[in-house]
Amino acid sequence: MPERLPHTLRSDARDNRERILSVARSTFADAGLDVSMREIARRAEVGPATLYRRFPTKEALVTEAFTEQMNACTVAVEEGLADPDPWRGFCHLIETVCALHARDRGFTAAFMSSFPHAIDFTAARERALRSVTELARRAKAAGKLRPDFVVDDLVLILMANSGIRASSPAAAAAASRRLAALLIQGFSAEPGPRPLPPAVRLPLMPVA
Amino acid sequence: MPERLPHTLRSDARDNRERILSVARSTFADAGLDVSMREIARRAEVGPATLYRRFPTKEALVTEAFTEQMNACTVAVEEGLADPDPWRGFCHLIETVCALHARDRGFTAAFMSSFPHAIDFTAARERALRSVTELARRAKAAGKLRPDFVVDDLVLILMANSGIRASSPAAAAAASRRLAALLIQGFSAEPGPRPLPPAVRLPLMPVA
DNA sequence: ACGCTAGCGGAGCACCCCGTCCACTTAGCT
DNA sequence: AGCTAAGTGGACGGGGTGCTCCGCTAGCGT
Repeated sequence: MPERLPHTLRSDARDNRERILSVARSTFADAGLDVSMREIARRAEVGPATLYRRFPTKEALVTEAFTEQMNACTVAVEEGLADPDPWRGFCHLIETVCALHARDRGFTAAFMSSFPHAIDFTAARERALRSVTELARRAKAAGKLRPDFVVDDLVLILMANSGIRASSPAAAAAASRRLAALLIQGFSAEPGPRPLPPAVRLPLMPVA
Repeated sequence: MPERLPHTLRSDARDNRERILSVARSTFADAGLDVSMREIARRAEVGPATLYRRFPTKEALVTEAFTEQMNACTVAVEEGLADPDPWRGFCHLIETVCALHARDRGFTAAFMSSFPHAIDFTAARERALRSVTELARRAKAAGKLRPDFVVDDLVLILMANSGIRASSPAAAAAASRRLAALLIQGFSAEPGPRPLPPAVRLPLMPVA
């Protein structure tokens, strides 16, 4: 009895796990979180039981699938905070995070919704929001950001951004860029209107 | 054989129809369009068959339930167009329509999605969009609206507005007001920032 | 090469949905 | 009061979901 460590997966199991995660990421990305576990199992060419053994609940799968984007999010915040020009940092932050969310419907949903058990997920979000507060403080001090901006407005921005539905990822990204620019413009303390990214045709979607 | 007109419903049937519509309106309003037909039947204290006999498809029910809001929408557009100050009319339009959509999740979904068969619905929408184009033209001519505004931006605004989720209808309305003001600010051609409605605490929702 | 066990996936559970059929009820006219 | 067609809702079949049980397969250490 060789006393294998319980945390070491067998090679085939590890492969399956990776494939499941990869499939989950891409599927959640362009179809949102409403995809059924069975569907993911099907696409990963895995039995439902395997999926459930690896990720006991949908929540676990989602959390695991999106740690990457969550990290990208916090990185964007750090970058914004690190920028010597706080207003440029603020804009960068908004644009990056909006782009991140626009690329990935599922992530937005995951980010917005509070899973009761995904503690580290919500923790990261809280930490990010605190950093944003600091960044906003500096940008206000520099006279570039409206003094009446509050952190909750970031949530408002993210929610607004999450409302975008487009026929292609590219269109969604473009629309998101324009919206982000528009909101930044709205929050700018400086007078004149600055140029916007191009507008996008947003065809209405057939009913889901 | 008294030759009853086929369009006259029996009294009890008419009652049921009204009750169904009323229930559908309120239910769609605060839970979106994803409510099942059965659920609506249950709340209206009616068998599924009755619901389906009166409204052969969910689309029919939705269309019928939201004609009221749709009319309110076109009225808002007309009012905006009628305002002698095109910029004030434009702002009024954006604010009203956003408020209308914020009050009613289901309506937003219905408005955004294109039902293949709800011809009159989409027709009204097209007509409204054309009026908006005219209003925008005037507001631009008055130098109040950015020249790079396009009608598709209204769709963008509506989508953004539809992304708002809040714990209470009041909070949703408040958030929508602030967002609308922000976007109007973004589209303003004039220099200085104008005051915004108060910010809103937007608690994240438990996963749907 | 072999045996042991981690790992597998199909079948099955209980629950939901949709839309339809049909035997019963009841409004409304005479 | 009685008749009849309009109206009703329970029940049904087909399909989906989240999740679990269990007999078979195959990776891995010897």
